[in-house]
Amino acid sequence: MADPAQREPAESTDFSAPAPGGIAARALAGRAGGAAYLADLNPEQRRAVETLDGPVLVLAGAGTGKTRVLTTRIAHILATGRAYPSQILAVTFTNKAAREMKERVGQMVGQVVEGMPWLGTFHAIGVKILRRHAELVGLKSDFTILDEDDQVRLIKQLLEAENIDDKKWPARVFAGMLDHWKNRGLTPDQVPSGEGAVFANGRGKKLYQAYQERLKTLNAVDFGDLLLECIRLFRENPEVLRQYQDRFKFILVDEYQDTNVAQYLWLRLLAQRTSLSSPPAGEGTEQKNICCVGDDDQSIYGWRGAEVDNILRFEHDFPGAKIVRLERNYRSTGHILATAAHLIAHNQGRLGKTLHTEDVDGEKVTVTACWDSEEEARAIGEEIESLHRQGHALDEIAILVRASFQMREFEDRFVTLGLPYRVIGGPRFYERAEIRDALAYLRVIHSPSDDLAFERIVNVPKRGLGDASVQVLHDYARKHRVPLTEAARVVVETDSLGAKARSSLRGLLEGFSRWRSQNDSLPHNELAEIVLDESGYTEMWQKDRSPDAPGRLDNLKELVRSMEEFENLAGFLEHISLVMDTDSDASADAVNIMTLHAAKGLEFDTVFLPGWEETVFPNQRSLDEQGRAGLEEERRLAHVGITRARKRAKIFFATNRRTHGLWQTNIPSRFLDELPPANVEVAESKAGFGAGGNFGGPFGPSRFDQAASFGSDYGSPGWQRAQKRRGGFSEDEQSDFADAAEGGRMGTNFQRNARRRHGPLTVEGELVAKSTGTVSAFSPGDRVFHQKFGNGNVVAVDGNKLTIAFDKAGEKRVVDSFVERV
DNA sequence: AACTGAAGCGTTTTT
DNA sequence: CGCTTCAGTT
Repeated sequence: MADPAQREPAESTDFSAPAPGGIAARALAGRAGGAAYLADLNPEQRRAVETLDGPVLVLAGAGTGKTRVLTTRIAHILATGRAYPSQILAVTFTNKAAREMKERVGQMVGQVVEGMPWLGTFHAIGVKILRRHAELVGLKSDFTILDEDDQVRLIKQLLEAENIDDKKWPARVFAGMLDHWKNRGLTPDQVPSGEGAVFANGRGKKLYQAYQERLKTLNAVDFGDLLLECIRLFRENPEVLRQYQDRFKFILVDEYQDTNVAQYLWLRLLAQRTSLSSPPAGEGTEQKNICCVGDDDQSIYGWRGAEVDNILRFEHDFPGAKIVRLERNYRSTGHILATAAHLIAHNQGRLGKTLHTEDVDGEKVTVTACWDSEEEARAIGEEIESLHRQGHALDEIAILVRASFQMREFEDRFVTLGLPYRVIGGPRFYERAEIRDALAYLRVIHSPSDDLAFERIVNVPKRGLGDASVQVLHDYARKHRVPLTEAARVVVETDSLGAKARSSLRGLLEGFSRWRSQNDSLPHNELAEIVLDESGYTEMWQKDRSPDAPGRLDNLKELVRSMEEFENLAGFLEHISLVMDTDSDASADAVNIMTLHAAKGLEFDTVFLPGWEETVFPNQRSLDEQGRAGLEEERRLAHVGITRARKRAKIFFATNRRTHGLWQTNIPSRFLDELPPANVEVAESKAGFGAGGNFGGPFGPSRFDQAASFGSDYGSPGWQRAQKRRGGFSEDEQSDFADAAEGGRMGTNFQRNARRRHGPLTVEGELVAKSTGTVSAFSPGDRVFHQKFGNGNVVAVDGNKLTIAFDKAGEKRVVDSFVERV
């Protein structure tokens, strides 16, 4: 491989780095063969980059330049000629992180990175290895990767075959257990018998075995297998393992605190130095050059199988490991950082880091009490509008919630305010029913033996092939050990199906063979269009009168469009099975709403943190199920939340919140008591009932007027009284506010419904973002259709904003460009 | 085979 | 309160 970077001379790596940006540093950088990339690093970062030999753990606190270190390290390895791009294994958790790293290394080193084939997610790299040696683990190299949906359906079939009541033993629960086992690297025979016995009266272990067997016959793997089968491959085939051990001269791991046991085992195998490979020149470090970067304080995926222990035990696991701490934060102002640091200090079992900044103190972190979640949304809405008026970009504002049910309140509020927003996370593009149906068609075309895909679409659209017919196919397939499509081909020639079902099935099969032959001659995106057309799938949605049908059709179009980027159908299908994320249209200027989990790795000027109440945050179930470990993870989540903020962190809590339809009164989060008073200021809700004294201050002093006493007595009698007064007062006021907010509250079911199925509500963001001062072409009385709210009548016109009485969604204000006359 | 009502359940979710 | 899922009905 042509590799200009390889021409760089190897540099000595053990000089101690002078101050970053200093003249000496630059001189040294110059000496290092034009290694300008090193000059901008601080001493710790530089050590993390330049300590190339042996195991290294980089503890990178929030905002300390973690990604930068990682990418620079790769650049450095290349520039110093220590390895070719293809000899570096760099693993991340998300596709996004992988993409980012690729880009940034590319910028640093140039085109060379084109040839970094081993930079990717654990799973993507797992697939790559597995496809090469599939036959060694009993698979064919074109195996399919099942997603969760397929997995559950498969388990359901197994349960049925075993006569297990799926009422009592739900498939989802078992899928969860499987996931748990696989996260811990356990094969069926390794499952502790106690755990295996929990499910279906002791049949758990057996089911796991049956599940794996079924996967093999389907020539399929699930996500967990991408790692587990790799591990098995390595263990059973030492020569294969050695090949990879020799290949990877350097291993880099991002977000090490999130690795689970399986990933750890996988890494360990690859990082072991074999006796065959040449020992390092120095005095006997027998370890590979593995560098793990992570932050134990940001471990928030324990419930997903992540083992914080992996990072805590690093020195033990990799003897002789060097540890580099990155504690200089380049993101947040002093008060924000101090607040986060003070909070996280309440956790035990940390490796211990103290973040510091050279930035100004900035604004104090604020804590605002609200009467209920509605007031909370109103208060935050107002603060955002105020920031917006001052010229702050909405894009730079985020609302980070603990759980997605909290989002609704904000969406409702922002719709009435006409404030553009976008929900990040939510159901993903490829998880939507219409997309998965479309993909199922393509999967069957690509691999006729994909039974799960076939089953999914055999009667979608409805073509008279219901359970009974499918059962006939199943019976045949099972008896003759052939795939369903094959069974169908035979059965359709017999009279075991009704006449109607028979001709319908024949039509479908003919369709498939036709499409399959066209697959060779047509571009795959054109093929996809033809398939969706001829199968009647598009028509099905065209006929559907539900308000979200047009959106689904749009999604299908988008799917077809996105296929252009891939060489062929196989490539496309591989991509989507691994890359379940979508680059959501970050174009419009809109407030970001997301969960704290989704916010990891992101940063914003202003961060709103609502819902800091006991039972919500820390989440009750976390506490119930995980005890102190759960609490500590919740605290890390709080820490992640605060450290997302560059300039402003604003915490809110509501005393009353409606959960499952019932009003519940909560006490303020214990985390509030763990914030440092000196860096935090208690703010008055500007949108409360009575608006913080604007109406003559009916409440008297609340404890929030005395910041001095902050932190200990949210449950004090005085506080309780204050809350009561607020509550008592609000009852009168509440109806007024209810009227004012009516537009936002009416028909929210409908709205929620639409979003659930439709994915991120970016529509809403654009909707309002486009509202300029233009005059509308609509007039009162017009009958209109809106993609989300359905049909309705125009009630009033104000510029390009229409007030519409929707049949189902109630009265709403929307921008005219989003409705059409009917 | 397709619709309709009742019952159950209700965090976070990188691949 | 609302959504999803399933079983029973036509």
